[in-house]
Amino acid sequence: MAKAQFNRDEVVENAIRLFWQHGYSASSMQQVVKATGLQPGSIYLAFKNKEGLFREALDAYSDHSKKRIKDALEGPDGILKGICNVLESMIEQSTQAGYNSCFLIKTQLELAAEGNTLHELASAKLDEIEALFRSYLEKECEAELAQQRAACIMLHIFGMRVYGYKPDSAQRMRDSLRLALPWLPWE
Amino acid sequence: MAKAQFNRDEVVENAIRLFWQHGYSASSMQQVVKATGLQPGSIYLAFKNKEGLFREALDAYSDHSKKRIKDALEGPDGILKGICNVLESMIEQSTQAGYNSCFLIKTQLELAAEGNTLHELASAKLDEIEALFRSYLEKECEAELAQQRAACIMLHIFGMRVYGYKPDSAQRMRDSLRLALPWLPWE
DNA sequence: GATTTTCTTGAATGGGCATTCAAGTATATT
DNA sequence: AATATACTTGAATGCCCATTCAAGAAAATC
Repeated sequence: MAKAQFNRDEVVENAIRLFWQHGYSASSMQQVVKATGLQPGSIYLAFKNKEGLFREALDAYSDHSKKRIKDALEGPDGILKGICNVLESMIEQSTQAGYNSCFLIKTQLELAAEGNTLHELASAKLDEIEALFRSYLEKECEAELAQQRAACIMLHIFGMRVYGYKPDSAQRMRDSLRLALPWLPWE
Repeated sequence: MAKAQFNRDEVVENAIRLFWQHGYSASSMQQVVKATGLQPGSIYLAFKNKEGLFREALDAYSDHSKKRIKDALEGPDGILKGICNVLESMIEQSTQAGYNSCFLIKTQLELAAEGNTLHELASAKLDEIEALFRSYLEKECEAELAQQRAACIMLHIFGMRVYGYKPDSAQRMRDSLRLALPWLPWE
């Protein structure tokens, strides 16, 4: 084989950072070359094209998100308190410099033109996250209630991912969550 | 003067439709030429450049939105029921073919890179809408509570503008709103 | 009716875009 | 050592981008 191969995971992580910040259209392949350290030919051999790399970045981001949620809900605090922890960590993220919302949500809104496969991929990934919440909630309550509560959580996550751009919004989001999701153990 | 001038409002409306659907980066000036019927020279004389036209489109969209909210809250049903009507009409929008979220929210997410003036413009417009809700709510309750409730409404609007892409989400959003905003007269 | 002003026209410009590919290089195989 | 395989290199390609501007045409002014 040729000179030591590049680290695929590392490249995808760098692509996530770039695409997450600037979006699909505003990220040029020249920026991708800079961000990943790869040459055009290597990128196109490994990922086929810009869309292929973007798709893989979206996949990896979604996997990370799902893992973080699973870890929280399976943690020592239990499922319901775990949900509180997930929501609170999203609020904290929004207070940090360079806050960038959620890669999946940004993609869904940017590429919403009908039939766009990247839009549909992002939607599917968000659905998977909702299903994750639902499956855990079904251990705590009946199926129909679990489904409604999972939808309500997603609705609030989406809201926070946009409202988080507003300065000093953290406390107001905390208050809203406590009122809107009284069935969670906020204490 | 020269041959009959173009209708500025009409041009801006067409620009709104294009930018709202495809976003800033993915809308080319050639598409703008097609959508508005103007020639490049006329566009650049009237709006300076792509950003100038986009800014004016954002302004006009924001004005429409604020007017629709004002009309609803000053309507015969009263302020609180008027808020219910606004939220319900957003749910109905999301069920229609070609649903496109909200132009202000899409812009805020797409152009979130630090210091982007269009991102800041969109944020300011969304703030104005929150202030609108707050000013009306202050007629119904004390100032601090009005502020918290206005924030909560915005959080839910943002959430619905994203969750609305999910098929068959309307009923679930209705249920979530009734649980999360029990101080509104849903009846 | 001549001149100035105001707006429109649309081809031209240069730059940046996604993508390609012939050539190069290091490892594996024989 | 020779050959084949696997990967990297980076300049080159053609297309599309935002923007410009000289030329033209209609109204306003004189």
